[in-house]
Amino acid sequence: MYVLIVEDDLRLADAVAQILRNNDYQVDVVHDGADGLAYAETGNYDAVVLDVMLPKMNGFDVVAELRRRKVATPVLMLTARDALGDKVGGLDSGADDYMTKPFAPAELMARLRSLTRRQGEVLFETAEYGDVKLDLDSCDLICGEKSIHLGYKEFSIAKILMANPGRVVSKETLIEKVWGYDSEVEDNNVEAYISFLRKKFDFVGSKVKITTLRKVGYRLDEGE
Amino acid sequence: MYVLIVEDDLRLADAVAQILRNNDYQVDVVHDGADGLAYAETGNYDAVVLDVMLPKMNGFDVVAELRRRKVATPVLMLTARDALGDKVGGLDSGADDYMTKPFAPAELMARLRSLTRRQGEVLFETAEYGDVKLDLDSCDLICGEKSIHLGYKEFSIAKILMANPGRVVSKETLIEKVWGYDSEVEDNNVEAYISFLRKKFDFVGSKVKITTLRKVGYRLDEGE
DNA sequence: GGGTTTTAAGCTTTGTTTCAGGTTCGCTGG
DNA sequence: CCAGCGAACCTGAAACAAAGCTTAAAACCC
Repeated sequence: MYVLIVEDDLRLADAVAQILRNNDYQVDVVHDGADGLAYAETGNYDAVVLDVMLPKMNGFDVVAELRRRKVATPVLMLTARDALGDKVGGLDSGADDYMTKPFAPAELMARLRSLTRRQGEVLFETAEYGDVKLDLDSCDLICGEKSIHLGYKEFSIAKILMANPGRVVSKETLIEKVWGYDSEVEDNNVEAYISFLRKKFDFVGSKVKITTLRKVGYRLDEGE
Repeated sequence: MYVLIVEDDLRLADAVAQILRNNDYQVDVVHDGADGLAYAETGNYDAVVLDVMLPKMNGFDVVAELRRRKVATPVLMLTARDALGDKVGGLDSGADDYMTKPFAPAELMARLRSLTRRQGEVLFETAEYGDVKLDLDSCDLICGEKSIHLGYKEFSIAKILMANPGRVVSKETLIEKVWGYDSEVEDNNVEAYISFLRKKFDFVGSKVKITTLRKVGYRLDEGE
C-alpha cells in the first residue's frame, strides 16, 4: 500500500508518516501543494492524505485539478478543527473523506482503510469498524457470516460509536444524540444498551470491543 | 474567561450557562438579538454563543453587524438540526463556528475551547513533558510503547503538573484545582496521589521525575 | 402478543480516602 | 560539627465510595 502525504507542518507530517509506517504502509511525504499534485498525478498511490492549508497551491485546488486530470486516487483531506467551511469545500472539490485536526492515530487508520477498500462502493450504505459492519438500512450488525438484528436505540448507539473510530464518546454525547438534549434519560439506560451491544458483538463473534473509560465514556477498539 | 449567551429559549439558555459555569467560565445571558448585539459590542467577552432564531434581530444579522463594527470576538452559532442553509449563512455572515441543536455539553466545551484558544497551540489532544505524553481524551499516560490508564484525579494532577513544566506547583494549588476551592481535603491525600503517579511514571519507564520541594510543592523534572 | 425500551436492584470493579508506621530532611543546641 | 528532634513527607494496606455491569421484570407500543 502506497500513501502520499502532503502536509507543510513538518512535525505533523512526520507523525502521520510514522503512524502509517507502523501499519505497514509505504509512505512518501511532500510539503507543498504543487509537489503534491505532481506526485499524486502519477497515480502510483493507493491514497493521498492532503492538508488544506498548503504553500503554493491549497488542498482544494490540488484535488480539483487531480480530478480534472482523471486521477481517481482516494483523497483524505485534513482540516483545522474549526474551519467548518472546509468540509463542504473539500467534499465539493472531489475529496473522498475529510478529517479534522487533531485526530487519533486509530481514526486516521480507520479512515484510510475504509478509503482504500471502499473504491466504488456506495457511500454510507454501511458503517464499518474492524471486523464488523452495520447495515444502515436493515439495522443489522454483521461480522463474517453471522449477523444479528439491532433495535433502533442499540443501532443508534452503535452507529455513533462507529462514526468515532478509536475516539472516546461520552455518555452525555450518546444521550443527547440518541434521546435528545432535553431528555430525562439516566446513565444507567446507556449502560444497559452498552451491555446489550457487547453481548451482540460477542454473538456475531467480532473481535471489536467496547472499552469503558471510567468517568469519560466509551470507545470502540479492535481486539488485536 | 467571559462568555455571552444569546438565546431566547430560557431552558436551553440556562442549560448552556450551567455547563459553562461548571467549566469555570463567567457567563452573561441575554434573550434577544438586540441585547445580544449591545452586550457583545462591548468587546468584553472571550466568546459569544449565539442562537440563530431570536426575537428582534436574528443571529446572522447580529454577527454581521458585529463584524461591521470591527468586533472580532469569536462567535459560536447555534442552529436547528438540519437547517442546512444556516450553515452557509452563518459562516458567511462572520461566525467562527456553528453547532446544531441538540448538542452534548462535551461538544460545546470542545468547540468553545477551540475558539478561545490561541492559534498554534497543541495540535494533538495531548500534553507532553520530557518523554511522557498525556492523552487528554482517554486519560492515558504514554511513554514510548507503554501506556497506563490514569484515574480522574491522578489525571488532573498530572495535567496540572505538565501545564507548569519545570515550575513548582503547591499542594494548595493542586487541591484547589482538583478538588475545588472549598474542599476539606488533607494534604496527605495529594501526597498519596503523587505517590501513585510516581509509581505509574515508573511503570511506563519514563525518565521524568516528580521532585518534592519541601514546604513548597512539586515540580516535574526530566531525568537527565 | 412480540419485540423494544425503561426501570430497578444487586453485584462487580475501580477509584478515592484514610490511617498508621516509616523515612527523610532541616533545624537547633550542645 | 553533629546528635537528636520534630515537622514534612512517603507509601502500603484497608476501608470506603462511586461508577459501571448485568439481569430480570415492568412498561410501552405497535
